Amino acid sequence: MMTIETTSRSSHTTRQRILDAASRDFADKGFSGARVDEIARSAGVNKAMLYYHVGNKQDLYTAVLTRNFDRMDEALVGATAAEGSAPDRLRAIIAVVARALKANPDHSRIVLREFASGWANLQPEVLQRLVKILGMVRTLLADGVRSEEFRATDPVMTHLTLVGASLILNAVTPLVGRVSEIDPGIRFPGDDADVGIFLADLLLNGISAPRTGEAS
Amino acid sequence: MMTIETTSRSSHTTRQRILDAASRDFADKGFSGARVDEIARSAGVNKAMLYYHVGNKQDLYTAVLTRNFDRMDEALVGATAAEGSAPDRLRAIIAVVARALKANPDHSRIVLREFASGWANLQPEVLQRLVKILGMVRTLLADGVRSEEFRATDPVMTHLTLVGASLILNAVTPLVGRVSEIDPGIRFPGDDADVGIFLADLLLNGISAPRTGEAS
DNA sequence: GTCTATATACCGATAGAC
DNA sequence: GTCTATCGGTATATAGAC
Repeated sequence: MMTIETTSRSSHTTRQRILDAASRDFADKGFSGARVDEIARSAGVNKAMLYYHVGNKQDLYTAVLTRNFDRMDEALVGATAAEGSAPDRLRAIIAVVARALKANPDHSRIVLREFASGWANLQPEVLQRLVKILGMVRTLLADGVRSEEFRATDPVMTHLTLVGASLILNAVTPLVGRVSEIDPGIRFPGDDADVGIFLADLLLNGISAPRTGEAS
Repeated sequence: MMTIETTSRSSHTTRQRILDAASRDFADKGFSGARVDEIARSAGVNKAMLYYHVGNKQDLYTAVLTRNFDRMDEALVGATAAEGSAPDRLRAIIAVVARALKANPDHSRIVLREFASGWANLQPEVLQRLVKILGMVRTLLADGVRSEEFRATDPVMTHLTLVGASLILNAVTPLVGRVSEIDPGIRFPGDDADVGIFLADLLLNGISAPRTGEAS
């Protein structure tokens, strides 16, 4: 499936640098706000080279989105294969997603913008990936309901709640300083805060089945 | 011969129409993607009139953001004054926010973009409003912990989870059709879905104090 | 207050030398 | 593969007539 091409080896690292710079800029300013010129400069390459290696602005954006989702996929491979009870599996997935998003905050911000635009830039290939994950979570939730560990909730809303919370929690860092300036009583979670554990606790309590035989 | 001030009256509605059109366009395409020309056309006014009535693009954006937040504030006035237990008050706030966002989906999408950009366009006045709400929720959560109805959670993370979920759930409508095309088994919540009730149930279960006298 | 016409600057994209 | 120079299109913003 994968043929090795030595010719594109050197262009791989160049391409990676371009994609890194583009990811930052698209996250910062969105598709229209990002400047091809600035991305090239920030990647340390000539603008003409950017077009040579990646293509036009739309191609560049698609490449960034695809690569970022690929990274998420890689991280998810282990978590989705895990065995165990539905709560355990859900906790594992949340932990992995939280860690992967934290390692790549640009992705959170770009996806946030995609939600805002109604996924105007959504390629069928990426959409298929999203649907796959959604279907997986849906199955997992159904399993938990069947085993009477979860109460029945709308799976799509549950999934989107999880996604939305993860994205926002990974995108608020720049807000921290300005808020605590105004109200020092408000303390934002530091870099050590574990979003995964927080969300898993919240969600698992939130969807857990009511205890039977309350007194025990 | 008396002159009646018809001038400023008509310009008020003109301004409103401009702001409505701008809100849609900024939500759709972001600040840089939105086109002043298109906003004017869509508002049914000449472009020069837009500059005359509102100002330049940045002024226009600030005006939209401020007006949208004002609407949220109006909606929140009743909910924040409510008496009752901490869970009741939290449920009331969630219901109001969910309803207000549903009535103005543009706002959700613009705020989503602001989160992505690190609130690059955040005016001090708007920031103060955000901090006020955050402080309110923090107090409410602390009340619930004191009355032993809530377990102790990070108030900022809890608040952001709620906000993030509300925003995303109000911004996914355009995605519905394309997803069910691929996997008909996935059904998105319809227009009648009550985001407020869903989130309130989830969150109140998620942060509720562990039942006393429980083995585990 | 309203409109047309236009200035001005910028940005995406490429031609063409090396 | 790499770079410079530049084209052509487009967007914000305003001047100026009415």
